Amino acid sequence: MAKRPVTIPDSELDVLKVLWDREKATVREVLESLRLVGREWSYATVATLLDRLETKGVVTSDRSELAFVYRPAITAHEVQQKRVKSLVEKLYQGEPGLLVLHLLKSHPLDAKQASEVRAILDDMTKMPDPNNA
Amino acid sequence: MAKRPVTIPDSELDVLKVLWDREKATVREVLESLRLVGREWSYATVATLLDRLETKGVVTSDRSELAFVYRPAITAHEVQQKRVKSLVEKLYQGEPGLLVLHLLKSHPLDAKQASEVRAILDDMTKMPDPNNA
DNA sequence: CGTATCCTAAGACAACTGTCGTCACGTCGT
DNA sequence: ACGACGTGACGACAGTTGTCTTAGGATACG
Repeated sequence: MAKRPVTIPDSELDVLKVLWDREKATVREVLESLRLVGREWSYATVATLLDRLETKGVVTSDRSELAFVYRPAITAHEVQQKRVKSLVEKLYQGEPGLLVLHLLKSHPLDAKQASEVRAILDDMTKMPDPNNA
Repeated sequence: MAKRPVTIPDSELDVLKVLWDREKATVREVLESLRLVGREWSYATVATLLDRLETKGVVTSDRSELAFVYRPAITAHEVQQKRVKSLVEKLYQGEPGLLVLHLLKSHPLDAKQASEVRAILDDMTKMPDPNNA
């Protein structure tokens, strides 16, 4: 039956982001958070999106309170991983390095980030194989 | 009428990539290129995708030969820009630097790429504003 | 208890995607 | 001239996404 891979479309991602921020929330709370960010959705829309997310298994709900309380079941990090991986495969020949280069060429880093990058690079080249006996 | 933004779904991207590689191609040529990469689509499917791409204005066609010859009307670079921008906005708070850090942390660069990155960083910090009088 | 509220469930619906089937048409070899 | 064949236009169809309406159940409060 080969279940198709779980995808998270943009509108669902918007509600998921609220859950990441708030840790947990009811439909209404999500709705209000989204209002603050300019997303004017109806209550039903938000409910549908949460429902779809739950069906996909990326959020959980529990009904100890009056209304269902939803929580994220995956981390932002996981979603980032997947999206980046897919982007790199689709447009950068599976070479993350190409994307890095592209990013650096088009967007200057601030000083703090630049030094972080340097640190990482140094680590990387200093000890090529820390696990080797 | 606010026409919705041009999006290029994955399957269309696959055919567009062939056009980027070959510079120009007929439906049948695209079909064959895709076969080589493991994409077993019917002729009609490829034709539909090219048609949709043309409607969106991202490829052009000309019929000097027997069959239409399609050419890309946007560059891979443009598509990369858009996709990356959107990814950064959606998952990295609009901070390209965060994505760079993320990439470097999870994927080691090879030596060549690493030195390229260093070079770019050096340029960046050495002369913050080369255009300034 | 009666009713104003809030909540969920169900489903509707158009647009977009992924994938084709076909039919009519021009072309090419015989 | 004729038939085999490649081509493109048209359209179909299910699944996904974006968004909402509404009906019906639980709650809370006078």
